[in-house]
Amino acid sequence: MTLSIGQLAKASDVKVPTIRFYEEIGLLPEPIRTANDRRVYDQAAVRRLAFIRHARQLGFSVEAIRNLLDLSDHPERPCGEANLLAARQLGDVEAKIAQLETLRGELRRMVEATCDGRAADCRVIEALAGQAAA
Amino acid sequence: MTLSIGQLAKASDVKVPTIRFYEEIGLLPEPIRTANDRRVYDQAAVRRLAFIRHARQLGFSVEAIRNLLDLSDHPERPCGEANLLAARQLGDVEAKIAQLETLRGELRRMVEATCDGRAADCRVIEALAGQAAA
DNA sequence: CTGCATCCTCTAGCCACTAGAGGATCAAGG
DNA sequence: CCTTGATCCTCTAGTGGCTAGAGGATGCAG
Repeated sequence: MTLSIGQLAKASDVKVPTIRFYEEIGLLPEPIRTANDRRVYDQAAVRRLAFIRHARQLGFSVEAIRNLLDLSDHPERPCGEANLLAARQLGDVEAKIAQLETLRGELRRMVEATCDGRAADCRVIEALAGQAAA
Repeated sequence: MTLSIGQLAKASDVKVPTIRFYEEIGLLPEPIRTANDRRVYDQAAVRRLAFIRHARQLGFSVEAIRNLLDLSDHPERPCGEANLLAARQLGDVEAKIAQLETLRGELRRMVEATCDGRAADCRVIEALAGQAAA
């Protein structure tokens, strides 16, 4: 069962131009073509694209995904690197959450102080204008 | 007390090329120049840049900041828009946090399942390869 | 056989910067 | 006075991860 690029796009929930883009940057191998130059994919492509999509959703960079794919293409290699990448990614995510929670606090204060007056008295603007490093 | 662009950069903790960039996109007004074409800033520029920097740190887009600056430039206008922008930003941040928390859970599972074997058995890769929408 | 969906390539655009080339000018030390 | 090194200027191009659109060829359904 082979698929056109459009079918692959539907099957994997990745847009057609994005698939071509992934091919261009080497995340997806160049597929075979029909006589009329149309790309033809197989189930392996579906799996690989699902892998990429999932990793992207988890916030892995394309570079990290390249490494992970490389690993999964060479199953005989030790997987220490994959563990490392995942741990690093987890650290990044935790840092990002912490940072966003700080921002949330500040934004909440701004929003709670909602005023109905003029910009001159607006707490939101005041909060932003205030000597920053609060 | 006037400042060169480099001094403004230090005073506001915004890099020199970024200041020029903000000028180019109209967030900062074009400053006066010396006879030799060097930009000269005043304290108002420091305040405006602090405003921008703070808002950027809070994740406001340049477009949103443009609106906020516009409001603070016209203090007689009602500040409903500022409230709206802040509320929207808060919503965005909260959504982002929720999403990242989901990712964190998944990454934690991946990291906890660390294996010492080969990539073939690696849980990290398995977790990413698995039929995505877990 | 007609018409519209899908495919192809290619270029350009998005956001918010960052980096570097290539050159002019300034301030301090010898 | 002269040199050295920091800073300034403009301009172009690159980053990441796509997205949009032009302009044209092909496939498939009614």
